[in-house]
Amino acid sequence: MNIQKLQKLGIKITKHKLEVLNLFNTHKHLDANQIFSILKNQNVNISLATIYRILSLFEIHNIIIRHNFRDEQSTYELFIPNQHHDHLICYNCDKVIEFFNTEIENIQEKIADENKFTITHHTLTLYGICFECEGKK
Amino acid sequence: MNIQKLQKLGIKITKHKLEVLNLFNTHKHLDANQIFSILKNQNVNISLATIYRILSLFEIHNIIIRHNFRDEQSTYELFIPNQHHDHLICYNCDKVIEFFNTEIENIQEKIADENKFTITHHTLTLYGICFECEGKK
DNA sequence: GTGTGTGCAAAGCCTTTGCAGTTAT
DNA sequence: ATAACTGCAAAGGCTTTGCACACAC
Repeated sequence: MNIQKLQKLGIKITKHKLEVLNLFNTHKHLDANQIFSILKNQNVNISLATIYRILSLFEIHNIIIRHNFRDEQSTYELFIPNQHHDHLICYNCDKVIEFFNTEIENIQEKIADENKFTITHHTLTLYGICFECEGKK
Repeated sequence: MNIQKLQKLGIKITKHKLEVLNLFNTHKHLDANQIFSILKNQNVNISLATIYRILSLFEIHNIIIRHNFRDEQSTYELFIPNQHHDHLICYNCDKVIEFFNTEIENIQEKIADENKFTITHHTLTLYGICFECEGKK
C-alpha cells in the first residue's frame, strides 16, 4: 500500500494517515490504543478520535481488516489480497501466530454449499497456550 | 440443565434465573437485551444488571457459552457437553445455522501441534448470505 | 476555494459495580 | 442467620460524533 494507491481511492494524504499506515509495517496487529501509545512515544500528536477515524477509513477501503479476537478492543492488520490467513492466539502472552490451511478453506466451501450459503468471509481463531507459556507454569 | 444440577453447583435458585434459563429452550441464541425485551413482554420485572449477572454466573459454570459474533453485543447459547459446533451466519437476516465438521476439528489439532500450542477452544464462524436472502435481491 | 481532516469534549453503547435492601437455604 | 441475589443509579471501557478550526489539493 503506497501513497499513489491511497490517492486513487480518493483519500486525502495527511501526515497522520501515513504515520498510522507505517506502523503496520513494523507491527502486524495493532489496536487503536496501541497506535496512540506508540505515536505518543514518537512525539507525534494525534488524538484517539483521529486514529479511530483513520482506521474506519482504511477499513472501508480494504486497506486494513478488523478482528475482534476476544471481547475487548478491535485489532487491525494490513489487508493483503490473496493472503488470507487465520490465527492462533496464546491466552497467556497474547502472542498471535498466523496460519493458513487449504483443506479447511475447502471444507468451509463445502459446508457453505450444503447450506446454500454464499460465504463472504470467515473467522477461525484457535485459542490456547503456547509452548513457552506452558513451560513457565 | 435442571434445578438439581444448578443446586449441585451451589447456585441459589431464583425465579429470575429459571426464567432466563427457560428462554434458552425456545431461543437458541440470545443476547442480554433480547432477554430483557422478551421478559418485559411477559411482564417479568428484571433489570438488565441482573440479566448480566445471571449470564456471567451461568457462563462461569459452563451452563451457557458466550459468542462475540460481530462487534456488537455478546450472544449466548446453552452449553451442551460433546455437542460443540460452529456457526454460519447470514449477514442480511442474522440467521444462525450450526454445523460440525470432524475433519476441520482434526486439522485444527494438527495445526496446534505444529505450532506447539495446546488449544483450549476455538471460534469458527462463516459469514455470508443465505439462500433466501440471496433470492430476495 | 472547497471539501476533508483534525482536536476536543461530550455522548453512545454495552457491560460492570457499589450500595442498600431482599430472598433462598 | 447468613450468604447470595436484586434494583437502581453511577461508572467504566471502547468507540463515535458535533463543532469549530486547519489543512490538502
